[in-house]
Amino acid sequence: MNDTPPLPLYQRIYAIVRQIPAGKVATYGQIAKIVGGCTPRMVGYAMSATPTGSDIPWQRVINAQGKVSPHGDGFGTEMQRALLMEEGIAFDSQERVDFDRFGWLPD
DNA sequence: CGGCTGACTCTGG
DNA sequence: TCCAGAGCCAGCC
Repeated sequence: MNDTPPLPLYQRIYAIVRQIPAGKVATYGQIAKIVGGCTPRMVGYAMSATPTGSDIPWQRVINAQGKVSPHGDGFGTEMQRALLMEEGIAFDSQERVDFDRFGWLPD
């Protein structure tokens, strides 16, 4: 159904991330799979292009390891973890998120 | 128009 | 369970 839309790939990725409800988290691979035709890297790169303050909950996007990806120096990573906690996401001693509880399941 | 950069994932040991 | 290396594509200057 999602055939190649006239919108840029990044725009498409942003649309998917935006569909993530609060209190849930999705992986780059999951997003890439939903978008289709793009690799997990593209999703991560697209996120990097997303400025903080946008309507895009990039914070709810984490890696397949269930952990937040190490951004530049790691400062943004801490903020992301804090934001997820505000959403209601819980981290274990390994700073990992349980997809079984917070994993976003697209309709 | 050409080249560089970048928030990942997978497999093997 | 942790560490390492390789593959991939689009956007931007």
